[in-house]
Amino acid sequence: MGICENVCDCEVIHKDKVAVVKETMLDDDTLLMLADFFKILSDSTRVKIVSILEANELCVCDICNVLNMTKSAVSHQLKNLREMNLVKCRKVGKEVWYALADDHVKKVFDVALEHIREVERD
Amino acid sequence: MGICENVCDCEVIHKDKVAVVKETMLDDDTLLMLADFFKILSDSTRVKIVSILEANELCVCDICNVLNMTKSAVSHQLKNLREMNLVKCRKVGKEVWYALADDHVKKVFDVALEHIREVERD
DNA sequence: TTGACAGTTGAATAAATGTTCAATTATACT
DNA sequence: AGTATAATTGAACATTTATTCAACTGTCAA
Repeated sequence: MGICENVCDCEVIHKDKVAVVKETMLDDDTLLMLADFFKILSDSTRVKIVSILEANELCVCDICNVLNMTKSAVSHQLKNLREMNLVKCRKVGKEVWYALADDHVKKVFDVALEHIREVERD
Repeated sequence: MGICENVCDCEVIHKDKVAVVKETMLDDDTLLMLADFFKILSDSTRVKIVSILEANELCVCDICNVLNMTKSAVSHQLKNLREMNLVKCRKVGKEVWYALADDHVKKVFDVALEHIREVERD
């Protein structure tokens, strides 16, 4: 027991437990990368884009029409998805075709979807 | 082909494809719930809390000490996690013990972690 | 009942973020 | 060259959101 040695405003109640958790927890970098990964899927526009790209390769105009959004708004979000390596694109003439970058995204997406649906049932 | 019938500023380039995608895509409610689910994991403080609760039941002060954060900040985030049913808590005397609500969260978390680590290797 | 402490809460502030708007790039066609 | 169109981009604006601060609740013990 005793006052916390850090900047937090707590006393250390279970000192041993806290020490063990601190030693075994994931490193900060990994946890930040995880948060960033989830952040990219935390916007409904981006989730929609990922969702429809799971089964289709689409150009920007197609995505705009499906989502009923402007090219600018969609393009900004595609840039975010690209920078996080969730989607890839290839240029064909004036069009740019987008697809999911790999299967990991699909896997995370599907597990989350499963979770949502099980929670819905309760 | 032709000008988009909706409010978007695009022409419909691949009309048939767009129609099929619109019909087969997940409904809006589900996609919003997915975004909300990911949103709760998109903050580094909340990711850290989920991460350390995967292996331990901890009281609020313990969490504060591990994360080096104030009780208020942690409590606010615990409330968010509680409201999204990611964590559960039980009161024992003056202390409140927190734990993960179920295994789904752990599953999503671990798949995402796997993804992060595979991306790191490239 | 009084004091101490674990935890919660609402309001305020500061930072992050999504969409719009206007301008720009790149490609195709005449 | 000149025009039209697919797509991108930067800045501005509006909204969301995380932490801080201060006040508060509930429980325990003297």
